[in-house]
Amino acid sequence: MQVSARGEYAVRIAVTLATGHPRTVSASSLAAAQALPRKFAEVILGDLRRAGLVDSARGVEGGYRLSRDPEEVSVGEVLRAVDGPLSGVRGRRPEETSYEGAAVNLPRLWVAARAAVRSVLDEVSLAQAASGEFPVRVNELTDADEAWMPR
Amino acid sequence: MQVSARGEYAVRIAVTLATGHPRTVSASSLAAAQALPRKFAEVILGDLRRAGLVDSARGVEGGYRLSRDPEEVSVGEVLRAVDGPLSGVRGRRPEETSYEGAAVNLPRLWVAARAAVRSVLDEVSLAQAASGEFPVRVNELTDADEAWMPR
DNA sequence: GCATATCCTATCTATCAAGTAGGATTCAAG
DNA sequence: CTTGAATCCTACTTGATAGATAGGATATGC
Repeated sequence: MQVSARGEYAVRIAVTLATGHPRTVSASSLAAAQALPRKFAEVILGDLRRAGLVDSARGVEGGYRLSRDPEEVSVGEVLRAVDGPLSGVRGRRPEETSYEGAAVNLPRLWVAARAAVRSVLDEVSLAQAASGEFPVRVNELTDADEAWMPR
Repeated sequence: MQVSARGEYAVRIAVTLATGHPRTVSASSLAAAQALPRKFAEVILGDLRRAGLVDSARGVEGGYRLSRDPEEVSVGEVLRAVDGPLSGVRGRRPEETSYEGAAVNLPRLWVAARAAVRSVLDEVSLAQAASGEFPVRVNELTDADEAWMPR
């Protein structure tokens, strides 16, 4: 589950938009608020716009805002908008994999891993990500000390 | 959760070794059994050896075998051996991230996502991956039709 | 018409994934 | 004590991609 710089930036931008919702905010403000390169932030906002997650307005008083309420947009959607599918195996989707011999059962494993990722990223809204009030199932995952340890 | 070609190959190789355990198998046999490039398989087996997951023997009658029983090796360990940490955000570990402003709660989200991935990949052994008899929690994830749908 | 935005196209650079090549080394068996 | 089969080591190629940056065209409100 590697999140790219684009993905991380996109989520930070989206969460910032969520807290200011429904005000429109310029790319420079967003970049400044999260200490990101402005031009790169513009590129990312373009992705979010093309994915229909944000609306934009040009000119003075222009900027970006979420096209839906922050409660209705998941972190997963934001990540997909900039980085494509959350999960993949060798460039294919988990359910598209297929193997011979001892590996025949692996597709089920890949699908399970994807489902696990989705159970977090698709179940947390931008509003929740901003407030820190995550769903119970998600909190349970971070409760164990082990979850905070590297491996 | 992108699994690279190396990662996929490594798991296929490991599962193949698991079914033949404890016999030693040559790189060419493994490559042939899973239809992988032989030389690339050698490279991957070198990673697995350096990680201590397989033992190797040179010469005629040489080859590779799991250094532990297939029940005692998780798929996650295999993936880490060839691709490094399972989860990362912009090249850092989830618990090492830190943000200002609206994004302050994101580290908990990244940690939750990692925990979710671990709950599958670290809980499935090579023996289970080979037999298809996954833990209950993992089967529950693949039971829903939704789990098999792209997004 | 001017300041402030978004938006578009192009470019750059470094890194990495995926795989290949060739040969040195080891070992068992005959 | 040679031969064949295997691991092991170093190096290389090739293409794609991430992570930006540059410059300007276009729209908008006052």
